[in-house]
Amino acid sequence: MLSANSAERAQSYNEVVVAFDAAPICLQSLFSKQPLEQLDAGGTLFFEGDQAKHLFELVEGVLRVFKIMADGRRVITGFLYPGDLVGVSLRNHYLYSAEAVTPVRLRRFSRKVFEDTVGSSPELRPLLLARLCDEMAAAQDQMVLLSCKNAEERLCSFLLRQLQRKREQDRSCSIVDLPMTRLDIADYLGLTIETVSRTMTRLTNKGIVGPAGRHSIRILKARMLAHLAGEGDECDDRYSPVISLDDARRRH
Amino acid sequence: MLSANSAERAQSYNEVVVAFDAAPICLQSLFSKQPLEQLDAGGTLFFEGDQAKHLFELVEGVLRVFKIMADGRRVITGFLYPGDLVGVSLRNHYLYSAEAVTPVRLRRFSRKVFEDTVGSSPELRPLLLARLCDEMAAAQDQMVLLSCKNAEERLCSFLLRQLQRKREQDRSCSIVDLPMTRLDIADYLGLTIETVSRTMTRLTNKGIVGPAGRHSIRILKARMLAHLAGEGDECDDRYSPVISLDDARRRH
DNA sequence: CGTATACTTGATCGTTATCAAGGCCTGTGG
DNA sequence: CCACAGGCCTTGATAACGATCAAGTATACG
Repeated sequence: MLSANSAERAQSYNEVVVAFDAAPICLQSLFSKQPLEQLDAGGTLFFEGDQAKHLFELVEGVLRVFKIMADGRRVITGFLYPGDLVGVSLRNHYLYSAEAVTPVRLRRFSRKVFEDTVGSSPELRPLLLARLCDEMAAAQDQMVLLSCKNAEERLCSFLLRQLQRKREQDRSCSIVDLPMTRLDIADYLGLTIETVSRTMTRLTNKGIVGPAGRHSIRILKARMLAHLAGEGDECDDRYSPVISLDDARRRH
Repeated sequence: MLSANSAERAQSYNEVVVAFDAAPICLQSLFSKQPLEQLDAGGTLFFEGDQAKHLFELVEGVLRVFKIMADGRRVITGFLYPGDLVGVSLRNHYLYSAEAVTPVRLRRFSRKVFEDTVGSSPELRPLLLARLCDEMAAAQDQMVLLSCKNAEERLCSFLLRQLQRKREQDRSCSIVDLPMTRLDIADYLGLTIETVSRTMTRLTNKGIVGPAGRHSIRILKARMLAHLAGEGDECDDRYSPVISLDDARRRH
């Protein structure tokens, strides 16, 4: 999948098409003439290994993208949100399966035509590469998370990213929705459903988040959340002095 | 980083240049006129966050590519081998640091020129995308490994990949070299050095691998290794019936 | 040959998975 | 509107896997 990651990038993807509506200068504009398709919650968009005949632009709703291991365990490699492109696997077969978390609306586009069009457009090519780069960066962040963060750090990182996505649209809003189930979150963070639940409870008890229904959550102490996420930056402490390089190599 | 992953692809990258030596039809041929540079074992090629002014083609030796977390923990996101391209981050800054595991020889190329050249060449563009796709697939495999494989499965997966890389050059060879330290392997697999060591010992006791010096290992039961790696395929059992989907969702 | 580094092995502890039960929403049908 | 059923989620008890702490051993390099 290709998520429109950082806020700045996400904006620059779109703003150009306003100026030149005729020639497709942003990737989404390729899809704009395609009919809107729907998919119910839980529905499958495609399976890992399927012939990758189409790409999709997610217009509304949330998708989960995952792999099933030989023994049946599921690993969710990402969630996709409106504006993201799905299935840009650049291979003949999809690398993963994609399912709707919520009811979803999307536009379909032939992969072959997409590749030809983007390939022959000097404007679109760098946009595709930028998306691939964002996706790669996200994958590496996820590897870091899975490699050496504990349950609390994982969940805080996750909630923080949700908050950041939310704030791209609505600055100052502190309620983020979590349309996915606890099991989805667990399979995304490499934890069990019980650990996610327990950790969520602990964050609530600490007053860092507050309950706001089953599928949303109120972030009470964003700064604290960022700290617990264990990502040196996220809240601009990238300028703060590096603290105690001595206790490096602690736990995994 | 961009590793020449699957055997077939790796070959197709190279074979074309033999036919047409004049026009660069494979990505490496761009580098062929650049002078060979050297780097001692342990030397740094670039740091995460550095301006990405250059790309590199690794000609000889092994590199490790990694991120350092805020608290000093290190996550190795990959190892690079001869033929791989390094630093194709597609961003203005490198996403990771790169160090030499062994003494290394490589060729340097301006990132700007690389992007322009590849961008304007209909032959090279798909090669770059194919590499990016391979890298993405590798990153996802790593996420699966880190998400839900135990220590033994992780190490077996790692050894198996080393064996496969080796067999691309020398079919039938069963000794793979592990130029990296145990600490490197641990930081790559999300384990501690002690766990790597213990697991290695256990595999030796089981007769699956045999000792062959500190920096190489003999694979005695490749089939068994593939089975323990917990990857349904890897040894063509992708054609075997899916066994017991009931015990899905076991451990993480 | 001796020292430093890398690796192995052992004992113990902690985090998280697993097993098990209970509570809470949601939707459905009476 | 209420009762009930089935998910989904939470909470508790226990166990296992791997991290951590601590020696001890091999290997490389001067």
